[in-house]
Amino acid sequence: MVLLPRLAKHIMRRSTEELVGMPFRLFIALSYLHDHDGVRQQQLADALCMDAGNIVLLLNELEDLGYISRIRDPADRRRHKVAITNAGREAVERAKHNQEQIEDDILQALDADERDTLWRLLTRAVRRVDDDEPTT
Amino acid sequence: MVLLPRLAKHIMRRSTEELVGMPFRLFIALSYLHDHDGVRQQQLADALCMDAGNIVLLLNELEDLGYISRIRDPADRRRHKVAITNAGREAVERAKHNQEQIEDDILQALDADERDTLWRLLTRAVRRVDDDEPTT
DNA sequence: TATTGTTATACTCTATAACTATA
DNA sequence: TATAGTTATAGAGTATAACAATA
Repeated sequence: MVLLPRLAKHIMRRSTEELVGMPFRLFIALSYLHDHDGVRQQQLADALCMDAGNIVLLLNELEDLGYISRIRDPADRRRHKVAITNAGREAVERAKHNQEQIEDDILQALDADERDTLWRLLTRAVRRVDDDEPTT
Repeated sequence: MVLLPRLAKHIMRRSTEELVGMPFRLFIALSYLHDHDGVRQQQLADALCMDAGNIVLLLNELEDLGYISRIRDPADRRRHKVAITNAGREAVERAKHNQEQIEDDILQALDADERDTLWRLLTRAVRRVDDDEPTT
Protein backbone atom coordinates (compact mmCIF):
# COMPACT_ATOMS: atom_id res chain seq x y z
CA MET A 1 0.00 0.00 0.00
CA VAL A 2 3.04 2.27 0.21
CA LEU A 3 4.19 1.12 -3.22
CA LEU A 4 1.57 3.09 -5.09
CA PRO A 5 2.49 6.48 -3.62
CA ARG A 6 6.17 5.69 -4.12
CA LEU A 7 5.73 4.82 -7.79
CA ALA A 8 3.53 7.87 -8.20
CA LYS A 9 6.34 10.06 -6.92
CA HIS A 10 8.73 8.62 -9.47
CA ILE A 11 6.23 9.42 -12.19
CA MET A 12 5.70 12.96 -10.92
CA ARG A 13 9.39 13.57 -10.54
CA ARG A 14 9.97 12.66 -14.17
CA SER A 15 6.88 14.41 -15.55
CA THR A 16 8.45 17.83 -15.89
CA GLU A 17 6.52 20.69 -17.42
CA GLU A 18 9.07 20.78 -20.20
CA LEU A 19 8.33 17.19 -21.17
CA VAL A 20 4.56 17.05 -20.62
CA GLY A 21 3.81 20.51 -22.01
CA MET A 22 2.09 21.81 -18.90
CA PRO A 23 2.46 21.50 -15.11
CA PHE A 24 1.70 17.93 -14.12
CA ARG A 25 -1.14 18.95 -11.76
CA LEU A 26 -2.90 20.57 -14.70
CA PHE A 27 -2.41 17.50 -16.85
CA ILE A 28 -3.99 15.25 -14.23
CA ALA A 29 -7.01 17.53 -13.95
CA LEU A 30 -7.35 18.01 -17.70
CA SER A 31 -7.08 14.29 -18.26
CA TYR A 32 -9.94 13.73 -15.83
CA LEU A 33 -12.04 16.35 -17.62
CA HIS A 34 -11.22 14.67 -20.91
CA ASP A 35 -12.95 11.55 -19.59
CA HIS A 36 -15.67 13.35 -17.58
CA ASP A 37 -16.64 16.37 -19.62
CA GLY A 38 -19.11 18.74 -17.95
CA VAL A 39 -18.63 17.77 -14.31
CA ARG A 40 -19.17 20.26 -11.52
CA GLN A 41 -16.23 21.72 -9.66
CA GLN A 42 -17.02 19.83 -6.50
CA GLN A 43 -16.90 16.52 -8.31
CA LEU A 44 -13.48 17.50 -9.53
CA ALA A 45 -12.40 18.29 -6.00
CA ASP A 46 -13.53 14.85 -4.81
CA ALA A 47 -12.00 12.95 -7.70
CA LEU A 48 -8.66 14.73 -7.50
CA CYS A 49 -8.62 14.79 -3.69
CA MET A 50 -8.20 18.53 -3.68
CA ASP A 51 -9.71 21.37 -1.73
CA ALA A 52 -12.50 23.26 -3.54
CA GLY A 53 -10.52 26.47 -3.21
CA ASN A 54 -7.50 25.01 -4.99
CA ILE A 55 -9.73 23.71 -7.77
CA VAL A 56 -10.65 27.32 -8.50
CA LEU A 57 -7.00 28.29 -8.92
CA LEU A 58 -6.27 25.23 -11.00
CA LEU A 59 -9.24 25.88 -13.30
CA ASN A 60 -8.19 29.50 -13.64
CA GLU A 61 -4.86 28.35 -15.02
CA LEU A 62 -6.53 25.90 -17.41
CA GLU A 63 -8.98 28.58 -18.51
CA ASP A 64 -6.17 31.06 -19.16
CA LEU A 65 -4.54 28.43 -21.36
CA GLY A 66 -7.80 28.04 -23.26
CA TYR A 67 -8.13 24.37 -22.31
CA ILE A 68 -11.44 24.56 -20.41
CA SER A 69 -14.41 26.87 -20.01
CA ARG A 70 -16.87 27.29 -17.15
CA ILE A 71 -20.56 27.21 -17.99
CA ARG A 72 -23.24 28.15 -15.47
CA ASP A 73 -25.73 25.36 -14.94
CA PRO A 74 -29.18 26.74 -15.95
CA ALA A 75 -30.84 24.27 -13.59
CA ASP A 76 -28.95 25.68 -10.59
CA ARG A 77 -27.19 28.94 -11.27
CA ARG A 78 -24.83 28.46 -8.35
CA ARG A 79 -23.14 25.61 -10.15
CA HIS A 80 -20.48 25.60 -12.82
CA LYS A 81 -20.12 22.89 -15.38
CA VAL A 82 -16.53 22.51 -16.51
CA ALA A 83 -16.18 21.83 -20.22
CA ILE A 84 -12.97 20.88 -21.98
CA THR A 85 -12.24 22.72 -25.23
CA ASN A 86 -10.84 21.34 -28.45
CA ALA A 87 -7.51 22.90 -27.59
CA GLY A 88 -7.74 21.11 -24.25
CA ARG A 89 -8.35 17.77 -25.89
CA GLU A 90 -5.40 18.28 -28.19
CA ALA A 91 -3.19 19.23 -25.25
CA VAL A 92 -4.17 16.03 -23.42
CA GLU A 93 -3.34 13.92 -26.45
CA ARG A 94 0.03 15.61 -26.84
CA ALA A 95 0.82 15.20 -23.14
CA LYS A 96 -0.15 11.53 -23.16
CA HIS A 97 2.08 10.94 -26.14
CA ASN A 98 4.98 12.77 -24.54
CA GLN A 99 4.55 10.81 -21.35
CA GLU A 100 4.98 7.45 -23.03
CA GLN A 101 8.73 7.54 -22.60
CA ILE A 102 8.22 7.95 -18.87
CA GLU A 103 6.00 4.89 -18.84
CA ASP A 104 8.72 2.93 -20.60
CA ASP A 105 11.19 4.18 -18.04
CA ILE A 106 9.06 3.39 -14.98
CA LEU A 107 7.65 0.08 -16.17
CA GLN A 108 10.85 -1.37 -17.61
CA ALA A 109 10.38 -4.54 -15.58
CA LEU A 110 6.99 -5.31 -17.15
CA ASP A 111 6.24 -6.57 -20.64
CA ALA A 112 3.39 -5.29 -22.81
CA ASP A 113 0.82 -7.79 -21.50
CA GLU A 114 1.70 -7.04 -17.90
CA ARG A 115 1.42 -3.31 -18.46
CA ASP A 116 -1.97 -3.85 -20.02
CA THR A 117 -3.08 -5.86 -17.00
CA LEU A 118 -1.77 -3.19 -14.64
CA TRP A 119 -3.69 -0.41 -16.40
CA ARG A 120 -6.89 -2.43 -16.50
CA LEU A 121 -6.71 -3.08 -12.76
CA LEU A 122 -5.85 0.52 -11.93
CA THR A 123 -8.59 1.85 -14.18
CA ARG A 124 -11.22 -0.30 -12.48
CA ALA A 125 -10.00 0.66 -9.02
CA VAL A 126 -10.02 4.38 -9.83
CA ARG A 127 -13.44 4.26 -11.46
CA ARG A 128 -14.93 2.61 -8.42
CA VAL A 129 -13.37 5.11 -6.04
CA ASP A 130 -14.56 8.01 -8.22
CA ASP A 131 -18.10 6.69 -8.22
CA ASP A 132 -18.03 6.32 -4.46
CA GLU A 133 -17.27 9.97 -3.88
CA PRO A 134 -20.21 11.90 -2.47
CA THR A 135 -21.42 13.56 -5.65
CA THR A 136 -24.58 14.90 -4.02
CA MET B 1 -0.07 7.17 -16.45
CA VAL B 2 -2.13 9.74 -14.55
CA LEU B 3 -4.09 6.98 -12.82
CA LEU B 4 -1.26 6.02 -10.51
CA PRO B 5 -0.78 9.49 -9.00
CA ARG B 6 -4.54 9.87 -8.68
CA LEU B 7 -4.97 6.57 -6.82
CA ALA B 8 -1.96 7.46 -4.69
CA LYS B 9 -3.68 10.67 -3.63
CA HIS B 10 -6.75 8.76 -2.53
CA ILE B 11 -4.54 6.51 -0.44
CA MET B 12 -2.67 9.44 1.11
CA ARG B 13 -5.87 11.32 1.81
CA ARG B 14 -7.23 8.37 3.79
CA SER B 15 -3.97 7.46 5.52
CA THR B 16 -4.35 9.87 8.40
CA GLU B 17 -1.82 9.95 11.19
CA GLU B 18 -4.56 8.86 13.55
CA LEU B 19 -5.19 5.68 11.57
CA VAL B 20 -1.66 4.74 10.53
CA GLY B 21 0.00 5.67 13.84
CA MET B 22 2.48 8.13 12.35
CA PRO B 23 2.56 10.73 9.57
CA PHE B 24 2.24 8.95 6.25
CA ARG B 25 5.55 10.32 4.95
CA LEU B 26 7.32 8.68 7.86
CA PHE B 27 5.54 5.41 7.25
CA ILE B 28 6.63 5.32 3.61
CA ALA B 29 10.24 5.95 4.59
CA LEU B 30 10.19 3.49 7.48
CA SER B 31 8.62 0.85 5.28
CA TYR B 32 11.46 1.28 2.80
CA LEU B 33 14.02 0.95 5.58
CA HIS B 34 12.23 -2.16 6.78
CA ASP B 35 13.00 -3.76 3.42
CA HIS B 36 16.41 -2.11 2.91
CA ASP B 37 18.03 -1.96 6.31
CA GLY B 38 21.34 -0.13 6.45
CA VAL B 39 21.09 2.00 3.31
CA ARG B 40 22.81 5.35 3.06
CA GLN B 41 20.85 8.56 3.22
CA GLN B 42 21.40 9.32 -0.42
CA GLN B 43 19.93 6.02 -1.47
CA LEU B 44 16.88 6.92 0.57
CA ALA B 45 16.64 10.27 -1.18
CA ASP B 46 16.73 8.56 -4.57
CA ALA B 47 14.25 5.84 -3.69
CA LEU B 48 11.76 8.21 -2.10
CA CYS B 49 12.28 10.96 -4.70
CA MET B 50 13.14 13.44 -2.00
CA ASP B 51 15.77 16.10 -1.57
CA ALA B 52 18.75 15.06 0.59
CA GLY B 53 18.04 17.96 2.91
CA ASN B 54 14.51 16.81 3.59
CA ILE B 55 15.73 13.30 4.26
CA VAL B 56 17.70 14.73 7.17
CA LEU B 57 14.57 16.27 8.69
CA LEU B 58 12.55 13.13 8.09
CA LEU B 59 15.20 10.91 9.70
CA ASN B 60 15.39 13.29 12.66
CA GLU B 61 11.71 12.69 13.28
CA LEU B 62 12.11 8.92 12.96
CA GLU B 63 15.12 9.00 15.26
CA ASP B 64 13.25 11.03 17.87
CA LEU B 65 10.53 8.36 17.78
CA GLY B 66 13.17 5.69 18.34
CA TYR B 67 12.40 3.97 15.04
CA ILE B 68 15.80 4.33 13.39
CA SER B 69 19.40 5.08 14.27
CA ARG B 70 22.23 6.54 12.23
CA ILE B 71 25.54 4.70 12.21
CA ARG B 72 28.70 6.14 10.73
CA ASP B 73 30.14 3.92 8.03
CA PRO B 74 33.68 2.94 9.19
CA ALA B 75 34.70 2.45 5.56
CA ASP B 76 33.83 6.05 4.71
CA ARG B 77 33.24 8.25 7.71
CA ARG B 78 31.28 10.79 5.68
CA ARG B 79 28.49 8.31 5.23
CA HIS B 80 25.65 7.35 7.52
CA LYS B 81 24.04 3.95 7.44
CA VAL B 82 20.42 4.12 8.49
CA ALA B 83 19.34 1.19 10.64
CA ILE B 84 15.79 0.40 11.65
CA THR B 85 15.26 -0.49 15.31
CA ASN B 86 13.04 -3.18 16.78
CA ALA B 87 10.56 -0.50 17.76
CA GLY B 88 10.66 0.67 14.16
CA ARG B 89 9.89 -2.80 12.84
CA GLU B 90 6.97 -3.12 15.20
CA ALA B 91 5.65 0.28 14.17
CA VAL B 92 5.77 -0.75 10.51
CA GLU B 93 3.85 -3.94 11.23
CA ARG B 94 1.21 -2.06 13.16
CA ALA B 95 0.88 0.57 10.45
CA LYS B 96 0.56 -2.05 7.72
CA HIS B 97 -2.16 -3.80 9.67
CA ASN B 98 -4.04 -0.57 10.28
CA GLN B 99 -3.81 0.33 6.63
CA GLU B 100 -5.57 -2.81 5.48
CA GLN B 101 -8.97 -1.22 5.79
CA ILE B 102 -7.84 1.52 3.43
CA GLU B 103 -6.78 -1.11 0.92
CA ASP B 104 -10.22 -2.67 1.14
CA ASP B 105 -11.74 0.73 0.61
CA ILE B 106 -9.59 1.70 -2.36
CA LEU B 107 -9.53 -1.67 -4.09
CA GLN B 108 -13.21 -2.52 -3.65
CA ALA B 109 -13.54 -3.22 -7.37
CA LEU B 110 -10.86 -5.94 -7.32
CA ASP B 111 -11.09 -9.45 -5.93
CA ALA B 112 -8.31 -11.14 -3.95
CA ASP B 113 -6.57 -12.61 -7.00
CA GLU B 114 -6.61 -9.31 -8.82
CA ARG B 115 -5.18 -7.48 -5.83
CA ASP B 116 -2.44 -10.05 -5.63
CA THR B 117 -1.65 -9.52 -9.30
CA LEU B 118 -1.64 -5.76 -8.83
CA TRP B 119 0.82 -5.91 -5.92
CA ARG B 120 3.12 -8.30 -7.76
CA LEU B 121 3.28 -6.00 -10.78
CA LEU B 122 3.79 -2.88 -8.68
CA THR B 123 6.48 -4.56 -6.58
CA ARG B 124 8.45 -5.56 -9.65
CA ALA B 125 8.13 -2.10 -11.17
CA VAL B 126 9.27 -0.36 -7.99
CA ARG B 127 12.20 -2.74 -7.45
CA ARG B 128 13.46 -2.11 -10.94
CA VAL B 129 13.18 1.65 -10.58
CA ASP B 130 14.94 1.54 -7.20
CA ASP B 131 17.80 -0.47 -8.65
CA ASP B 132 18.16 1.98 -11.51
CA GLU B 133 18.74 4.93 -9.22
CA PRO B 134 22.33 6.15 -9.28
CA THR B 135 23.55 4.49 -6.09
CA THR B 136 27.16 5.42 -6.79
C1' DT C 1 38.90 19.10 -5.27
C1' DA C 2 34.73 16.13 -4.74
C1' DT C 3 31.35 13.98 -1.78
C1' DT C 4 28.18 13.11 2.45
C1' DG C 5 25.40 14.99 5.39
C1' DT C 6 23.70 19.28 7.73
C1' DT C 7 21.65 23.81 8.12
C1' DA C 8 19.16 28.00 6.71
C1' DT C 9 16.17 30.00 3.53
C1' DA C 10 12.75 30.65 -0.03
C1' DC C 11 9.20 28.74 -2.72
C1' DT C 12 5.21 25.85 -4.03
C1' DC C 13 1.39 23.40 -2.82
C1' DT C 14 -2.33 22.55 0.24
C1' DA C 15 -5.70 23.51 3.86
C1' DT C 16 -8.78 26.85 6.63
C1' DA C 17 -12.01 30.25 7.02
C1' DA C 18 -14.62 34.29 5.61
C1' DC C 19 -17.30 36.23 1.66
C1' DT C 20 -20.77 36.53 -2.51
C1' DA C 21 -24.51 34.70 -5.15
C1' DT C 22 -27.96 31.69 -5.66
C1' DA C 23 -31.32 28.31 -3.82
C1' DT D 1 -30.80 28.69 6.24
C1' DA D 2 -27.83 25.89 3.22
C1' DT D 3 -24.97 25.25 -0.89
C1' DA D 4 -21.50 26.37 -5.01
C1' DG D 5 -18.02 28.88 -5.99
C1' DT D 6 -14.59 32.57 -4.91
C1' DT D 7 -11.04 34.97 -2.32
C1' DA D 8 -7.44 35.78 1.20
C1' DT D 9 -4.51 33.92 4.49
C1' DA D 10 -1.79 30.64 7.02
C1' DG D 11 0.47 26.25 7.21
C1' DA D 12 2.85 22.10 5.57
C1' DG D 13 5.81 20.20 2.34
C1' DT D 14 9.53 20.79 -1.02
C1' DA D 15 13.50 22.58 -3.37
C1' DT D 16 17.88 25.70 -3.47
C1' DA D 17 22.13 27.04 -1.87
C1' DA D 18 25.81 27.67 1.43
C1' DC D 19 28.44 25.14 5.09
C1' DA D 20 31.38 21.48 7.87
C1' DA D 21 33.62 17.15 7.87
C1' DT D 22 35.78 13.55 5.38
C1' DA D 23 37.81 11.51 1.36
